[in-house]
Amino acid sequence: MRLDLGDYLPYLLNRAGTKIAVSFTAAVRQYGITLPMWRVLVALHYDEGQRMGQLGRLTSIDVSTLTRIVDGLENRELIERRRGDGDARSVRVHLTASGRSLTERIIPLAEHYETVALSGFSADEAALLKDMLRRLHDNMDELDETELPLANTG
Amino acid sequence: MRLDLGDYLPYLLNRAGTKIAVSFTAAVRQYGITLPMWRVLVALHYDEGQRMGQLGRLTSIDVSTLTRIVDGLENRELIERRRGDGDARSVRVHLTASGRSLTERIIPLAEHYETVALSGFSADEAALLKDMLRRLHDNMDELDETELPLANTG
DNA sequence: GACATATATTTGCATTGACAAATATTGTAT
DNA sequence: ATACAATATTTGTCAATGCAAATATATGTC
Repeated sequence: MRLDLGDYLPYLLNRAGTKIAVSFTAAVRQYGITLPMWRVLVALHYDEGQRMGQLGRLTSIDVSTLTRIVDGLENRELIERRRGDGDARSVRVHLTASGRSLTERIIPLAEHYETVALSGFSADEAALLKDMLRRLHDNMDELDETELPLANTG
Repeated sequence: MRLDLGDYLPYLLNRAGTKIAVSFTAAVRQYGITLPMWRVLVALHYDEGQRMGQLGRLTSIDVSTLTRIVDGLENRELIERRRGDGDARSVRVHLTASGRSLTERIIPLAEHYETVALSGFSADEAALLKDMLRRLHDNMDELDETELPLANTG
């Protein structure tokens, strides 16, 4: 009764993801930001003016962690918080001009990494892989909603 | 010039990986261990007596972090370090009987998560996905060996 | 065999991260 | 209007993380 790591999906997923993340962390470092910061910037570039909760879900970052990342980006004037949009509890996060500019300088690098990761993949294969990753995510989403798992204490 | 997150591989990869990781973290917590601890245990169960360096590479955990995770597991007597195997610099990490037993109690749960993640996938699709993830990892490996990337300061 | 270089692991230290509690605001029921 | 639950964000606190330096051993050179 042994788990074959080399054929175990969560392992392969984590391994591939970590590999890209470590590599890209080194790359964005040259622009003076961390990987989580990059994720926030590109998520805002993709969808401007999100609220903290949305942004946390989109980036897979816990909101309490996100608060501090946003603090850091705000201190560097790459983004700004805007309060009071009907609901005064919420905050809208916006890119500043320089935040937008920095993000757009990094995007080509990000695309390059994707290209490298997918080298040897046909366009069809790449599309298929992405689709499967979306299905994976959706499957786990459903799990969260139903099966809140409990230990087998027996 | 905008990066479409919903079709950007590193994003999809991170999102799917994080989702499984968060969910499984909650699950193993009931057994009194963290996700990184689980990764170490299952990596040892898969290949007993690894050295720190190997184990770090296999689990995608930095060795300095790994040292402390191994400390924690050793304190709970789930694993043990054995020194001096020809090369006295190195350490071999072994599961104890109770470490093995704990790991084997969790393996079915781990397999369940994989099954859930892959629900709706045919066996062929699942095999294809895993194969693609291996190719992805190998592609990034080659990048590390060649392209040590520098900022475009221009 | 002493000396420089390489490899394996651990430790120091500052940063990051996550859970839980606190704060602020909104919506709802009475 | 008041009280109570729900939602959005931030803060407190402490453990986890990762880089760089330190330590220990091994290997190669002269």
